Amino acid sequence: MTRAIRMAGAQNSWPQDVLDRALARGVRLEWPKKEEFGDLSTPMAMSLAKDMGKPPRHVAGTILESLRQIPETLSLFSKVDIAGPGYLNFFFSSPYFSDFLVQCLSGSALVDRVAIPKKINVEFVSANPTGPLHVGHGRGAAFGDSLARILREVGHDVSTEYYINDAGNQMNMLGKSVYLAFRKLTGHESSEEKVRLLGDTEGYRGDYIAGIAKEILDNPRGLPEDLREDVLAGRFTDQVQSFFTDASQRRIMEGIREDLDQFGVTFDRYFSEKTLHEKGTDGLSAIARWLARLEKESDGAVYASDGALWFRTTAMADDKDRVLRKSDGSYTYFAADIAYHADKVDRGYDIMVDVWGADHHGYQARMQAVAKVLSERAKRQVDLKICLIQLVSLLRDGKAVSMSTRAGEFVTLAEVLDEVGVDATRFSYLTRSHESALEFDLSKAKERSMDNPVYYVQYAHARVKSLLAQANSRGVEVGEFHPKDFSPLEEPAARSLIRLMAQFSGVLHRAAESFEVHPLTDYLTALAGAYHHYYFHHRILSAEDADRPVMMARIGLSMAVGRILASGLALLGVRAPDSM
RNA sequence: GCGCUCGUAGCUCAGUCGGAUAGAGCAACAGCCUUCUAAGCUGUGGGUCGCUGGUUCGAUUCCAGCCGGGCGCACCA
Repeated sequence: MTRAIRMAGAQNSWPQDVLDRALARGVRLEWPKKEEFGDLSTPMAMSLAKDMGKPPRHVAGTILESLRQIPETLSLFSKVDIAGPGYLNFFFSSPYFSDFLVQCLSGSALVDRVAIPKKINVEFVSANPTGPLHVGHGRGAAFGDSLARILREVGHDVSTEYYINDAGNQMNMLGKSVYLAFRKLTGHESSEEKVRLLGDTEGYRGDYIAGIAKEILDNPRGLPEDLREDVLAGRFTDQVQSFFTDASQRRIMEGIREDLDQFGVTFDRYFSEKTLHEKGTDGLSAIARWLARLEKESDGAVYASDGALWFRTTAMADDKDRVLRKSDGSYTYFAADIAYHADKVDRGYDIMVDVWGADHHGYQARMQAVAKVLSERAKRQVDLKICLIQLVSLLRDGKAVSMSTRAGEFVTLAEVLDEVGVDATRFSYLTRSHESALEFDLSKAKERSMDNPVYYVQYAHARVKSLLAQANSRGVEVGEFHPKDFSPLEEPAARSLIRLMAQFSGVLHRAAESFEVHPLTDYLTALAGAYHHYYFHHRILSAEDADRPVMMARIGLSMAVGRILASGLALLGVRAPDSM
């Protein structure tokens, strides 16, 4: 295409600057909404026409003439049209489709690799270890995990990471909450003590707090004897605090990992915030070291004022600069975040993806400011991509399920998985753009209806598999089945199906470029639909010998569909069952 | 108050860096099982793309204002 445009430009002496500008933007290829508009199309001629002041259809005609002089055009396309206001519409030739199917069945990759693979880190979930994962975390988990899989599939070097916020007051509060629950269990509940430890805050509640206290109580080896005496006597020493904090956090992290594991989400690394605060052999914490470096090397981005250390986040449209080290010498959460991202840049990532809950959107500007400074300091291009996951509202039979984190009345991810199952939960989370709020209806997600397209897609896959089993039992060796001849597939339904199949790789690339997952979910639903349609209208297994070439081609087509469905579902973390 | 974000069919949502007659599912209505799985298929109805302006050959898409919903605005974590 680019060649054709250059050629057209040269042969018709189009202004060079117009040409350069257009080609720099790249040739945009679209999948037309309607099949009559072809398999690929480009509005290129229209934007060129604008710059040149010529009629779009005339420009399109000139490009088309040049295209015809390129040999590949003939083998790839059966037809190229000029349509509408000036679109160039391309229709793939049957040999092209046939080659595509052969390739699908050959076992080679279904997805093209990116020209320039990037080293990408995807950080997601990163929930505070102060309680079990709830439905909101689940959406982030499903999204981050699938996004990482997609990025990997298109050829990037991807690692995943969970940042554990295990430092600071929240953890102390957790320890105190469990301690108080323990006191209650041993018959020492006292509102006076609660106020002394927690002030007028409520601390963490919820059954899991009492559960952890009970575990500590029931495990005689868990709590050392001297500490046990302190606790029973109501002496809340530093040792008691750190024991309860550590034990609670460990127990909660275990639970989180179990939930994630059940959900099919694994991380290459768990990164503990606490390690950033620990002092090294030089007596400095990682945070202190990074801030000192940045203060020296960042050209004023980090500066001291009013007894505190600041970061010039206003450089990236933040409302005000932000404090890193308070005047009392302690570090803010933001400082730890900087050290963490500095560490990631140091590890050589080209792109850092941060998946956050949408309620953190106010932090974007300051983190982008940090990323900019870190990238400059590293003297290479490092991008920070922040994905904000909008909230999930849980419904049951169309009515809102109340969720109040403060009162500990949230619905946990584990509960949803128990009730709805992993496949339907993951798929439902990923059917919508992560940027729009999601209504998750428990009763509908459980139903095996079209409100729940996961079954629709899985069913299409199961259909292929049981078909192949059926074919096998009729003596067709599907095992090493590599038909070469797909010319019998002349039905329009076959053509639309293959047309859609040929988009698989492109859909993944588009998803990877925009850091989205739901295009894949939408695509799989459409592909399943096209296959159901084809299956219903065309009998695939035939008893007649004369129909054997048709049957072989249709079986091959089905196998290829099955492969794409299985591959797509795997990226979503959803099983592709052989039968349902 | 300031900032971010969303507003598309009765409902839940897509809509490709501005492009062709704005799509899908659900719900509603009407049909299809002696056949490879009916968890499926076929058809019908359903729209002021929040409102008003602007830019453009062309706006659901970009800009401004307004209306309505969500969220965020600490030397908190």
